[in-house]
Amino acid sequence: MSSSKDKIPKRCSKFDEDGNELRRGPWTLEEDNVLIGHISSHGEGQWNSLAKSAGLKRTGKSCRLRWLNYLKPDIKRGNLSPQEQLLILELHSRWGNRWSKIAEQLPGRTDNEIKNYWRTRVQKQARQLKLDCNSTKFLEAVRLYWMPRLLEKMEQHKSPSSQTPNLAPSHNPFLPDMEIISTSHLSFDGYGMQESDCHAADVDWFGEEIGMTSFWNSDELWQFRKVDQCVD
DNA sequence: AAGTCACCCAACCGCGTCTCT
DNA sequence: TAGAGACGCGGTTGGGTGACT
Repeated sequence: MSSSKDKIPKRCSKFDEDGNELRRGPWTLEEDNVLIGHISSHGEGQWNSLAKSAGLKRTGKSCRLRWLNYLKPDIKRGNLSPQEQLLILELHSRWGNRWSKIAEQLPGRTDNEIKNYWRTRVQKQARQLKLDCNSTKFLEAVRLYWMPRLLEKMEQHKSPSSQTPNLAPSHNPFLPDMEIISTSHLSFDGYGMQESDCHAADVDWFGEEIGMTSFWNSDELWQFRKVDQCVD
């Protein structure tokens, strides 16, 4: 990251109300250090005045965003776990595009990250199905197939050290729904489908497995339509 | 090796809401 | 109560990078 950050941003001309030039674009390592240092000694909040008093040629907005989405110490980096993906799917079906609200349920994850995940991964699948990602049909597909597979994946990778977001009964207010999801295996069978029908063993749900760029290849699409017909 | 394409994600923007005076 | 400024959210953009040809 630091390599790109050290470059001069191309989009960088803007002025504050005092006529001082404001920087835009990627943050440099130096700027990051200034912001971190200033927040550690003065605390966060009052972003506009913070930006000025820290001597950063950035808007308060930009400082806030940089801190919340990247510099804050408790931010988790790396791929979303199956547990996290499952929680996102469930919470999105409940709350829609309320990214910040969804992010509250995933400690260490930012609304921006979740939003990006949704747009790049989930919406991509919907596009390939030629469905609106908020449509009943797509949500049904997610519920009947994606979620059970995530649960299965969670089971496979269960280990004492695995990071688990708010899924434990004592912490998760949505447990009843999670139980519904887990029983959707039954719903799956109820539509007369075997999991093997869907080539599940080769499926790449998260872009992380064998040679497939996307889960919803034509076979799975066909299988989905099979489900779809039953749903209708 | 070079060019092109697609994906990912950090950062920006606009706008609605909140808070303070 | 109204106005102004700060804050937060969701949508969008653009650059970097890796895969593919």
